[in-house]
Amino acid sequence: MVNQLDTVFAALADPTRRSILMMLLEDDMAVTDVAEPFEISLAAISKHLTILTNAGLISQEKRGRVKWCKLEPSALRPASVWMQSFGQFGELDLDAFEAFLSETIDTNHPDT
Amino acid sequence: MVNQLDTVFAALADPTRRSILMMLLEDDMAVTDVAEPFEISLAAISKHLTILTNAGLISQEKRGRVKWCKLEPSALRPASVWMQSFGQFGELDLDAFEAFLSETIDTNHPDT
DNA sequence: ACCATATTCAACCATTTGGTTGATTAATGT
DNA sequence: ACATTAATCAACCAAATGGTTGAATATGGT
Repeated sequence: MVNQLDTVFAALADPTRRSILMMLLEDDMAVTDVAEPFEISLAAISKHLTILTNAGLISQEKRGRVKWCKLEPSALRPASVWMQSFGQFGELDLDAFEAFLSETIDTNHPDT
Repeated sequence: MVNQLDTVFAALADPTRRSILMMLLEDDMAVTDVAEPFEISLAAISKHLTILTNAGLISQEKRGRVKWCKLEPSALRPASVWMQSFGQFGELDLDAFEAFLSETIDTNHPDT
């Protein structure tokens, strides 16, 4: 899969992976703790985390023997922008839309 | 796949299907015309259209021997809302956002 | 050193996916 | 009636997906 949108949308298409992302909204988590609420094997969770990492939706950092998973929400941006070009937004001026987004980022996120 | 989000995100994960959706932004199209720009078979396109239909992203209406495909942008809403609950979008003022959209539509598209 | 814990690797399996081709159904034009 | 056009169906195929289990690799605690 070449495209960035491909990997992000494919990652989001699985309910287990969406659940993991929601869990990571709360806080960073170790792989074992991510796996705990699910009934599938730890190896399966590890694969899901690899897919999420490849999509850029999370990052993983190993500290000691524990690998911490961190949500990377910015990876959702291209997919979100793509979707906005449809919908009741379909007739929207895209240039203005992108300008609005940039402005919003500047205004609300001085840390970028 | 039980979930609505599953089918929508899975439908969006394929570049051919995203291209089809973008084509339908312009206007409704017959199946043959949808297939024309692609190098894959008509049968393959027909399958893609079934997937998009099952996801609710398009509707198909047969008039005579021609089946017309119509974009159904509202099906993107749940997925879009789901994504907004993350990332820097989470902190975006949704009311202001919608107001901006309405204003843009009024300004740039007096024909609506 | 030794054992336990955290995580991945490797091999395997069943199902799904995205594609093909050839046949089939249905509607239109002549 | 008959050929043409629009679209789907059916059978098939290779590759990807989501899962399993058991072994392997670090790292940490005692």
